[in-house]
Amino acid sequence: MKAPESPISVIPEPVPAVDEVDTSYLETLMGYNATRASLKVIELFTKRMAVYELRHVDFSILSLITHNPGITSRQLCGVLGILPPNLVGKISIMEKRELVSRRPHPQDGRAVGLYLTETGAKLMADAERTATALEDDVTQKLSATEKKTLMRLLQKIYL
Amino acid sequence: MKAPESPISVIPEPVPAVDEVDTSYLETLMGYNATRASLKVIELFTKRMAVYELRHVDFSILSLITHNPGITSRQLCGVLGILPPNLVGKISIMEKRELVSRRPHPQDGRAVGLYLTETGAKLMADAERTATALEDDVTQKLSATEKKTLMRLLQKIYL
DNA sequence: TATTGTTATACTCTATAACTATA
DNA sequence: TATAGTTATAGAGTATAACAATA
Repeated sequence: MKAPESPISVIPEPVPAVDEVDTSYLETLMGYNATRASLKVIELFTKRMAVYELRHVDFSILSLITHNPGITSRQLCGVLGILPPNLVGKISIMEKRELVSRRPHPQDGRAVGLYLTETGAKLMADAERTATALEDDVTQKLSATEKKTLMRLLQKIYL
Repeated sequence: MKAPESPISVIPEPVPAVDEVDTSYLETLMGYNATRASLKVIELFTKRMAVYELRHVDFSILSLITHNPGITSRQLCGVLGILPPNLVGKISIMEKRELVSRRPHPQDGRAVGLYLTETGAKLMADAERTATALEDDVTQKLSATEKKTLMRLLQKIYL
């Protein structure tokens, strides 16, 4: 039953203000959760890597060269999902900083193998220590088991 | 014991080619795993949302307006980690497409409340159905329990 | 004095087309 | 003909400074 109309006109809050934002729907989406987590980690990563003048993608590139000496640009692009034209400039800068060197590929005359210089190897030894230390900070709220589970489940999404 | 030097100079593969890329170190890092998973989901999300002419951030904005009518730009920026100058253009485009309308905030004369138009509400009803359907595809390799666990652990990282 | 929304602007990231040299 | 690497370029995303209107 409807209440009788009041003779005095009361505006019943026609445009209510939002006090607390409801994010419950977005939080049901894998893309939202994975992206928010990713951005949170990258944010801290960027800060800690600033001392080495490395962005998170630069770190991934140098880390792959570290563990795969002689890797080609194509292989880097394939693994990291970077387009070739966007890798060229990054490698050039790293070469100018004398972190990497380029040598002809042993079999394929079109390709170029990438290698760390001594300077690059020293930088990456420090940078990988920093990255590994960062792990403990970003997974602070997770137990060792939970961390392992999270890694495994994330890989089930992208592999 | 060292083999005696051969009188014939044999080059012992000085620059070996990389056949399969070793990504095992990167896979121990939370940032790498979360980012790869995030990009994988966003890639598919972008394709499926193209029909609505929505990027994944546009979808998040409209979804928050859907579930929080009257939300302000500041609140959107706070929740999604967008900077105010970068939101202005997006909202303008959505207004031109007649998906959202802007009305003065009931209490704060500086602020503007954001609302879906009828067109916007219809579009988002379809878009959210598409997003929910996408969930099943990206979590194909996960059981219902695993999916729930993954969501919970990701939130432990970013919340 | 602080905050909301905005403009202008610069820098980075991402994407496409087209070229060269080699396979 | 196809592939590796490169150049040029356009578009999208992200960053800071500065301003008007309002709190």
